[in-house]
Amino acid sequence: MTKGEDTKSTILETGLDMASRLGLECVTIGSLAKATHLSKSGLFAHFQSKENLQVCIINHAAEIFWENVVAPSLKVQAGIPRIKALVKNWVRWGSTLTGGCIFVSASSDFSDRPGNVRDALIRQQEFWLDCLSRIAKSAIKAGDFREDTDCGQFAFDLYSLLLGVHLYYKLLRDRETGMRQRSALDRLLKDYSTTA
Amino acid sequence: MTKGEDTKSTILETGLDMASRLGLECVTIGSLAKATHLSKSGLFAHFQSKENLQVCIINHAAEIFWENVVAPSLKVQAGIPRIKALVKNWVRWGSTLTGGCIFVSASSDFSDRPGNVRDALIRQQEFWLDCLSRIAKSAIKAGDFREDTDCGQFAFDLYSLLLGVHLYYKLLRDRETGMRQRSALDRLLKDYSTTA
DNA sequence: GACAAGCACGAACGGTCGTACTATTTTTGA
DNA sequence: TCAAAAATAGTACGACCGTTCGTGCTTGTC
Repeated sequence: MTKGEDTKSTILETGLDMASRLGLECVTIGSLAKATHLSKSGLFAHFQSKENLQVCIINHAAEIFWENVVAPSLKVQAGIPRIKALVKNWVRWGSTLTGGCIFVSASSDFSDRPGNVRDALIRQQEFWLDCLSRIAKSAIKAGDFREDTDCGQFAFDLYSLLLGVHLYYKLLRDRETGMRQRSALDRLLKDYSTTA
Repeated sequence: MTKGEDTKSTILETGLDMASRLGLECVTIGSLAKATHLSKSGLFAHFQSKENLQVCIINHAAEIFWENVVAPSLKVQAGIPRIKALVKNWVRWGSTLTGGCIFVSASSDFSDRPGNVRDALIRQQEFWLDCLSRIAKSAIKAGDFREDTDCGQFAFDLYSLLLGVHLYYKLLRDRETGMRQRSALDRLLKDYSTTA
């Protein structure tokens, strides 16, 4: 890794944390430069525009997301155990980032702002839903889910659940979040399971 | 209504639309003044700080929310019909605002920024969840829901569903959203219903 | 030791930000 | 009708925005 790549990676790491805390839009070049002990122009040279910086932060987050959330769960036994692992990893990912999942917050902000940032976000979210869908499919193969399961519907249901957890945990700081999550997940798995 | 109040109300209406499209943070005093054909200072005088302007926008949204989402559904027969009406109203509210539900987007942005804006948001979201909880309780009384229903859990489950709908509809513009919503709502109501 | 490439710097640009003052106009109520 | 009050405009401020440019360090190569 060259010096420049090393610096760039540090910038993205700091930028990601900042974006999760304050929102992607509030990661200004000036403040990010200060946080990384760089000059504004020095930092700017690594990206060529602010939009590109934002896209890079998203992509960086997507990498970490894959490594920490999706990939580990693929090593777990297919079916319900894998799903539970995935949920656990997702929640951990959300609480690792100071301000919560960056995709959740950025999705709200950029849903009506066409551009490369929104495109990157959509790509990531579709990828994530596809992961959920595939995991449902593997649960069918493992015999945990019914044969006629609508995998896309399962992806919707599970992600909705996680969005609820995110809100409760981040904004409301509700102490019952864990219980709500477990209860909702139990209901979800029961409804999709073969063992009715 | 005095002249000033009239102007203020116009400002809040425009500001709300702006906030829903670009995020609450991007509603600058300058741009909002331009949109309402006022001078910066003229607009500023109505609020005494930007934070106060943001809080006013939230409260204004909360009023409209009550009028268009909660209140009408209370006129519908208690139980499952009322719940279905509430969901319909919520989805309509989300699509009326150009950029989606302002509470959803602002919640992500301000969850880690202490201040009056966050406090107002939390108050509104807790109020909303309380509404959902009460509606579950009235569904028990109406005989639609089981006696041992956990109303708080129902509020969590239903709001999670709506958050999923919001993401699908706003960011992904998924054409299957309607189907996903109906399917998830059916499952939810079935699980809570007396008629198992 | 000369040279190019990569990297970071400081200064400066035109704009916009939120906010503070002081006018000036418009509305209001007796 | 007219003065008091309210509403809006005007101007200025320091701070920061994203971006550009010219410059000087390192570092590795020939």
